[in-house]
Amino acid sequence: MVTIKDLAKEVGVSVATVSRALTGSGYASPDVRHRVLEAAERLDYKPNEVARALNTSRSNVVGVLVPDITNPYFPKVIRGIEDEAIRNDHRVIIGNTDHDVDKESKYLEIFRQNNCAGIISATWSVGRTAYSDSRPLILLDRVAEDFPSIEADNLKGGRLQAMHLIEQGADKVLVIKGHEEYSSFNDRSVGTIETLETHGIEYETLKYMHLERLFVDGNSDLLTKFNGIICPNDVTAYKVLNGLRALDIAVPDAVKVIGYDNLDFSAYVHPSLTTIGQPIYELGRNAFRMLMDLAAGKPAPSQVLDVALVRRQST
Amino acid sequence: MVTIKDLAKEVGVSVATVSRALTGSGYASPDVRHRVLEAAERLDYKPNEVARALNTSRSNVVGVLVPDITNPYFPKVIRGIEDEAIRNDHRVIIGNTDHDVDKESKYLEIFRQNNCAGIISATWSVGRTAYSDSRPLILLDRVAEDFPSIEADNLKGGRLQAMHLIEQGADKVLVIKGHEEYSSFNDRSVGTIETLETHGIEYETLKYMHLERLFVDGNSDLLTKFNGIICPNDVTAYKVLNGLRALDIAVPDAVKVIGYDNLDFSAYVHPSLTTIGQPIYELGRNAFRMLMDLAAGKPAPSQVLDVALVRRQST
DNA sequence: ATCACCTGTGTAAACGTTTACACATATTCT
DNA sequence: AGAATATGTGTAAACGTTTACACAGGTGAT
Repeated sequence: MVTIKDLAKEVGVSVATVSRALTGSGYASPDVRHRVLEAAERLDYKPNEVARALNTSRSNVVGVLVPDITNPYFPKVIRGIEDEAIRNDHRVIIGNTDHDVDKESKYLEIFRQNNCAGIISATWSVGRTAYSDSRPLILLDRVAEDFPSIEADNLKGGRLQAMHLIEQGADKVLVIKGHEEYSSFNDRSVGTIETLETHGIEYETLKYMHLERLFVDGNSDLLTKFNGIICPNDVTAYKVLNGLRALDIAVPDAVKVIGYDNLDFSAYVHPSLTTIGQPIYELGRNAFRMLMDLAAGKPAPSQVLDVALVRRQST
Repeated sequence: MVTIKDLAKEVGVSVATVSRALTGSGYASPDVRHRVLEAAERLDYKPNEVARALNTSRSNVVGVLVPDITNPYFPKVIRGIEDEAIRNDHRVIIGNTDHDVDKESKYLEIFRQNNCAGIISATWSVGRTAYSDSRPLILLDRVAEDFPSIEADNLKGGRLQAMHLIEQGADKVLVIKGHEEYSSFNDRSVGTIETLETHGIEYETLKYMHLERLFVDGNSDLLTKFNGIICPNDVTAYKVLNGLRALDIAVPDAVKVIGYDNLDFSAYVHPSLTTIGQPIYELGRNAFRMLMDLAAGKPAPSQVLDVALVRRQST
């Protein structure tokens, strides 16, 4: 590997001068600068990022924490982060936490051991865990006091879900609630329930982990109580659609179903899924930008991105 | 941050001794070892991985190259890699290449600049590009001479697709071909076509990028020529199912459709998709194990994992 | 002519590890 | 007893950068 020493020898100056010429920090005469750049090109010199990271105690790697990359919501987020990262000469290390606090702290430790430039976390406990000597941190789709965060407008999304079902004539609604630990799911159901109540609509709630109970045999009368089902995300909605089909309950005629996320798949299910579209890629992209601001000592005010209803056949 | 120096001072020995006690390389008396470990625990010492990587010129980061993490096949692969990596105290940097040779080489360069332990690549050109001074490399779901690779048995998968449709009574088959640059897709269609021909079944082929042509209005007679459609992957099959529904062609009665991959989602589409199940997670997991063998100088013979038919309603 | 300042460069230390080597002591073998 | 070997420890260099500091020469103001 060609190092800065080789380059220095080639050009006939000291390594310090080469370093200054390359990084643009400190003085370097135009003449030397040109010769250094030319030689760097010619010898195909690439600075060793590890040495750099050790010296400056800040690498150009950002750590990204997600519950599970297999959940189709996250690849898009990560893509948004990664695209923006590479544009800014940064790399992305991913960690799957499986909602496990121990795994989270382990990853945080790892990120620190790697002199990471910062952390983007879409897991819940990270913001709460008192974590000393942590890197710059952006919370994605999660909020916690004292940390900058970026999220979609979940309150609005929840309202839109309810409003749409109401407009489509639903008046007995089942609200399925997502994972309670996540502020995003809580905000959605707050918006939903608030809207249902101001419109005087009958509703019941169900935790997503009790979903299977709905579809066991002999429960079709329980289900036919409702003519609208609000799901906390699209994946849950797929399961609901499947369960309804198995019980021969017609969607959207007998019951209308609305999801949340607008995953690519939602156009392919049958009936295609009405849902709330979130700017998932942009969440990731902007999260990275915020992180860079934060790392540069600039302010990184929290962001809330807009959401919109996506009408399809399920309502 | 507490460094090895602090630890040395605390225990009252030299940093070299601490290092030896911690890594287990070289001699260290039981007494000192215990005191070092105790102090490490007490001071919450974690070795800096950057310094380690610089010194040994080998980090515990592996680079993973995929065309696009947004393609639902890859998150599972990555999860397999990442789980096994973390178990072996390694981290995963991901790179999306978008089938772009320049991006690939750029990532390879980055991985080198980061002293990566090795690379797992699911992109096509990497094996062909003469890449000097590269890290240990495992090709995933791709094959190229002179590089160890891991893939599922695509030939068998292609045969299974054809055999199943034949058994279900299809005798006029449309074979949709996947991206030609990938050996995996080629192997599948070779297996498929070979099987169709030995059974004397009529067939036509179509490149996946011409898929939309199928579903433009007025093409339903073109489509009704076939009573079986073989797709190169599940995502393509979703599109086909959707197109057929739009044209009111009944699946599986009028035409049987089979996919490839067995993505989670394939159980949720309607009709649920018959497909070929690949051990996607295991591909990733084993790829990482192979990489570790390779990096340790051990032989890493190429692997071919088994596939199996997953019967559902679309056939 | 003196001083202050700016520009350009080199020397050397630092980042936090690992490890080759030297050395000292303890054990085992003739 | 002396030699050979095994065990344990410290010193210092190395990995490839960046950067504080020192210094030299040039420019402009007084």
